[in-house]
Amino acid sequence: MRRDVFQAIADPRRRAILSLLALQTLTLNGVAVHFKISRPAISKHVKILTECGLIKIEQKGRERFCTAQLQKLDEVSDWVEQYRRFWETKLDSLEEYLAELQKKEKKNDRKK
Amino acid sequence: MRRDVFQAIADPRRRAILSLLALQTLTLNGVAVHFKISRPAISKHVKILTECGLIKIEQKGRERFCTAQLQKLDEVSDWVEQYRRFWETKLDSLEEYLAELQKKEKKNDRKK
DNA sequence: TAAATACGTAACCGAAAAGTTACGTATTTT
DNA sequence: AAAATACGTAACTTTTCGGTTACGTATTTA
Repeated sequence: MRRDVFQAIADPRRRAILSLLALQTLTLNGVAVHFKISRPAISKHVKILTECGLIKIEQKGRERFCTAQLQKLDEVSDWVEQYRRFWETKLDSLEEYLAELQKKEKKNDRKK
Repeated sequence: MRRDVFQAIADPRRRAILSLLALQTLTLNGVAVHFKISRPAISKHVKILTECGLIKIEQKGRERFCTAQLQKLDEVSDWVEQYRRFWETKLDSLEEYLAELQKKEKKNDRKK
């Protein structure tokens, strides 16, 4: 039962669930109606996402509200970003270099 | 046989292989000596990484040199970055916002 | 209070993942 | 030419994954 963020986002359905919950908190059934698989299957996916901290659950009566905790994705971001210099420094065209530069600036703008 | 980047980096051993190859090109055996699992096992991991574009292989005689193709990680980066605003500029809930505010006020109270 | 609802979970299943050993083959070394 | 090396791959095993159905339970609605 390896439950890290990398393994959690490996499944396309779990990524889809996250993209739903990024926009709004939903009950478990609220999530389930967007998929053709059964509710227990969704329940399992949500459990996995919860166990690795990508989702937070709040119980209200018989309902369970799922909220995305996307700051957990920082772990993935950090891992990827440590390699960025390895692929950004070797570019095969000036165009790509400039495009990459602009992208970087936008990213920095967002960060601060 | 789902071979996308997300699934490829889900395995911790494959991430370790990538971090080795980020620094230097290695033959398959050159990779294998860093792990306690068997060479065929490494061979399989390398195959998976190659199939999803994270590694490039160059055969020279009986040796196969593996080079990381880290620009493929852009797919992961892009996916994560689309959610950054959700955790950096937006708060998860009004409750958390207010709690954060109170915390800050208490801190100020203590200072004066 | 009875029925409907919103779940969790257990039991089960097939497929895929991750490992092993055994063996084949091309290339290099001696 | 023979031995050693650097692999790939097939066959097999064990776990894990992702799904299902069936059922139990607490809460809400009628």
